[in-house]
Amino acid sequence: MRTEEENREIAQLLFPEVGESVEDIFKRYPKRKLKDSQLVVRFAPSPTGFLHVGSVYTSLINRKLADQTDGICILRIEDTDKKREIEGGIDLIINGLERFGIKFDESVKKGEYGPYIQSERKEIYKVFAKDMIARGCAYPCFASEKELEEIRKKQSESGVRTGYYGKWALWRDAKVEDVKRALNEGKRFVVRLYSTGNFNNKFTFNDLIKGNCTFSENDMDIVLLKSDGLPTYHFAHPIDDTLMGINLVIRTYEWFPSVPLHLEIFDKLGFKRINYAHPAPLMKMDKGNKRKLSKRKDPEADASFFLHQGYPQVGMLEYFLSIMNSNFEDWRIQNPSLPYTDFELKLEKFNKAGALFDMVKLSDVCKEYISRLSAEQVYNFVLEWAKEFDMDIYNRMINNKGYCISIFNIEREGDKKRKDMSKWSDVKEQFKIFFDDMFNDMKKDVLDMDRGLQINILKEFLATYYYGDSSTEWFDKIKRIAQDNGFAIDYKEYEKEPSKYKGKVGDVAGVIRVAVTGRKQSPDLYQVMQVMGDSRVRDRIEKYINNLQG
RNA sequence: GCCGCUAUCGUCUAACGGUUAGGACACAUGAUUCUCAAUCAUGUAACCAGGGUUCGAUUCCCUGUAGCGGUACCA
Repeated sequence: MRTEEENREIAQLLFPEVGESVEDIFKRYPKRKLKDSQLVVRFAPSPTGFLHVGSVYTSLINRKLADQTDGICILRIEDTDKKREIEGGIDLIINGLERFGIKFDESVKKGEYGPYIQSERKEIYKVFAKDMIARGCAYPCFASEKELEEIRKKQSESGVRTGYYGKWALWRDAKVEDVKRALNEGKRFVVRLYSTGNFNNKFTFNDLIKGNCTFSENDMDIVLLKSDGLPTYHFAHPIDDTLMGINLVIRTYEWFPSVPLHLEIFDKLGFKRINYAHPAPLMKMDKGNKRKLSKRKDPEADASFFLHQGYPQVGMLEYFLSIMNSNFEDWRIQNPSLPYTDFELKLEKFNKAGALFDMVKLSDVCKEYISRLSAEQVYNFVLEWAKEFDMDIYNRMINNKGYCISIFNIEREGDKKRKDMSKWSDVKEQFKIFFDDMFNDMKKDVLDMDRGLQINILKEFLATYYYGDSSTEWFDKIKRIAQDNGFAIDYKEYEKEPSKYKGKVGDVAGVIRVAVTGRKQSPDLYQVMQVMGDSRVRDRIEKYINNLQG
C-alpha cells in the first residue's frame, strides 16, 4: 500500500504537464437547467466503418425518448481506437443518420458541451486520470504485452479467472522507486483502475429495459488510459456522459456485462451514477442459429443498402418502432394518419431478447406506408431517390412529370389501394410497361389461345375502343366481344359447363392486357390504358396484331 | 472454462396463477362484373425439457438444455 503522499508524487511524475484540476473542468461544463423528466441522451458510435442499421435503430430510440420528454439528443463520436478508425467515418455516420431522418441537438457542429469527438477531449481525461492516481484510485502499469500474456496463461492453467486483478496485478502496489525507474527507462505505461471490488459480492442493479439483474462486483484493474494517452471506452463513458449532463445512457446490449465496472469507475470518480437502458441487438438467422447482424456477412447490415434500394425512411423507422414496442402496430392500425412521432415509445415495453431483422416484415410496413402517400408524394420521393441512384429513371421523371404522377396514381384512390411498392427502386419495373423504349413486347405464344382468335378479339376491340369511355362502358364493350366470340361472361356459368365456351371474359381481357402491357399481369387495365393514352394503346395493339400475323 | 442475460406459432410478440393461449407478418383456401396487387372471410401453426410451490401453472422457484452477450492498451 502506498501513502497518500506517494500517490500524489506518482501522479505528478506521470502527468507534470497537467495543471488543471477537476474543479476547473466542471466549471466549463455547467449543470444543465432542465427538469428531471427531460431526458438528455446520446448516441455514441465509433467511426470504424459503414453505418450499421443497428446504429439507426439505437439512435432512433435516443431521438424518440428525447423528443417525448422535451429533452436533448446528442451525437458523440467515440474515436479513441485510432487503429480501427476509417477515413471519412464520421461523415458516414452523420450523413447516414440524417438520411434516415435522425438529427441531433448537439453534435460535431454545434453544442455547448463539446468537443463532441473524444480524441479532441484527450486533455480532459488526463486531468481525471491524474486526479484518480493522486487519490489512489488508479495507478500506472508498465506491464508488457508479453507479461500480460504470461499472466493469462498461468491463470488458465490453474483454472482461475483470467485478467489483471488482485495479486495478479503486477503494478498495483508498486513502490515509487519502481515507477520512477520504469519511467526513466522510457517504458510506456497505461493507467489502470485500482479496483476495490470483491468478485464474491453480488449486488442487484436495475436496468430500465432488463429490469433487476444480479452482478458480481468488479475487481478487474481495467485500463483507463491507454499508452497513447487516449482513454478506453470505460473511462471516457463516465466522464463524457457526466460532463455532458446525460441522464440516461441507452447503449446496445454488448455493454451490459460491463455495468459493474462502470459503476465502480463512476464511484471512484466521485460522480453520480447514471441510469442505463440496454436494448437487445438486431439479429439475423443463419443456418438455424440467431446471430448478430454482421457487417461482413450481411449486406443489409449496411444502412446504405436500404438507401440504395430506396426503402422509404419513415417505413424503416416504423418497422424499427414495431420491433421496439410491439404495440406500435396496433397503434398504427388505430391511427393510420398520425405521424410516427406521435407514438409514445416506452422502455419497459422493449423485449429483452434480440429480434430477428425481418426483411419481409420491413417490406410490408413500407408497402403500408407508401400506400398512404399521394401520387405527388410518391413522385417526389422517387425523384429524390433516383437522382442519386438511377439517373435513367430520374431523367424520365423530370421529362414526364405529369405522366409519372398519373402512373403512380393508378389504384391509389378509394378503398382498394394498390400495395405493391415497398421501395422506390420498384418503380423501374412499373415503368417498363409505360415507356415505349423500356417496353418489351411479349412473344407470340405466351397465351394459350388460337392466334386467329386473338387477332379477331384485338381487331374488334380496336374497332370499338373509345378513349372517353367510362370504365363500365369500356368493360361492357369487352363483354360484348367476349360474347360474340363464344366466351362466357359469367364466371360461374363458365365453371358449370366449361366445354360450352372458349373461355371467360377474363381471357378476353387477358389478350388485350398482353397486347397493351406485354404482360399477363398488370394493374387495372382500364386505368393503365387511360394513363397511356389513346394512340399508345392503339399502336401497341396494332403492333401485337402484326406480330401474331407474322 | 468462467460470469451474466434470454427462452410463447416459421417471424415479431400479447398474456403479468384460472383464457377455446390473442394479434400482426408470412403461408394456405375461398369470395370479388378482367389478371396481378389490394380488400374481405376462413384455415394451418406456439407455451424448450424435467422437477418443485399451489386447489390450479405458459406465468413463481430450482435444475438442465439452447441461444445471445461479455471475459482486450476494441468499442
